[in-house]
Amino acid sequence: MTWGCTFLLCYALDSHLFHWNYTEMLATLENIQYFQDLGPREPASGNLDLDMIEEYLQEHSVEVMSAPGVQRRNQVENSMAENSWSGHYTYEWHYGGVPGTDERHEQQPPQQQQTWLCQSSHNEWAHFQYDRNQYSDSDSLSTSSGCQEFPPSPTSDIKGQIAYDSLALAPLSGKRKERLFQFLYEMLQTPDMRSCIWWVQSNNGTFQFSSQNKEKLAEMWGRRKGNRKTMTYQKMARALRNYSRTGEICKVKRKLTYQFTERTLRGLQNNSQRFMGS
DNA sequence: ATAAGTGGGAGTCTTC
DNA sequence: GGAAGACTCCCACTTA
Repeated sequence: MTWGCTFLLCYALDSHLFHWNYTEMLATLENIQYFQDLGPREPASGNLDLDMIEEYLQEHSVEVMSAPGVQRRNQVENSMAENSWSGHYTYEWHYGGVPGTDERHEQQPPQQQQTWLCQSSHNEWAHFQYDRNQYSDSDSLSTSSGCQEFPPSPTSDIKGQIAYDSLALAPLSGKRKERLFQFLYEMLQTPDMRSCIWWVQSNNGTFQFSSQNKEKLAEMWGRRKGNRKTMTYQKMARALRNYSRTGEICKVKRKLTYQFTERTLRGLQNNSQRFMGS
């Protein structure tokens, strides 16, 4: 690890990112990477991948959220975070969009479509409410206020465990069973799940699993489905690979990273918008 | 060496 | 009841 990265990580952890915008950090990381590429590496520096740092920050950015000031807001949000896709409304999925809503959607200019996650709206979809401005993906941070606004991760505390359990054990009362890509999309919309899964680029539907918490997310999926055996990431990934055949999700050539196809993403967005409109 | 990814194939469950 | 879809589970193997 180079002195630059060491300094950066220490600085980030010591300051808890409060005085340094997350965007600035990533930008600095990229600068460091740039200078690493230009200059000779330290002999013992190893290959510290920018991806690793990014993931590290993603996973540790949640620590920031447990700070005073952020917590109060989080408590309100957590109390609203009762999460179930199919429990709240009848499952309905239309490839190619829904008549009416889809037409409207396609009339939107591309720019508008690309910033859908940055729009400020209250999303009641999937049985919870939150302000979409509270979070963003790793590459849209430059246009947001940064991750200081994100709620805390429930990774390590009891309260968090309860949140995980309530997410995972939410009853399924819809007509159709929830599908994996819907579950993943739902988790991507859930600020509490940022330690497990996050948007790499929300505008093109690219997302990434946490190396540390991917199994936790898989377990949640298994419990949501009511499987007898424990779901693992490997098994979940098998299902994801089937999606590349059916055209819902494809694998991105990056560790633990996948991408919703445009069609799938549009369908999920339409569903979300329709639900909000109802 | 290890984590992550791939794909075949059989089994299970749900929906139509 | 049967067919089809959507996983689930296991395995051997490859790739980074």
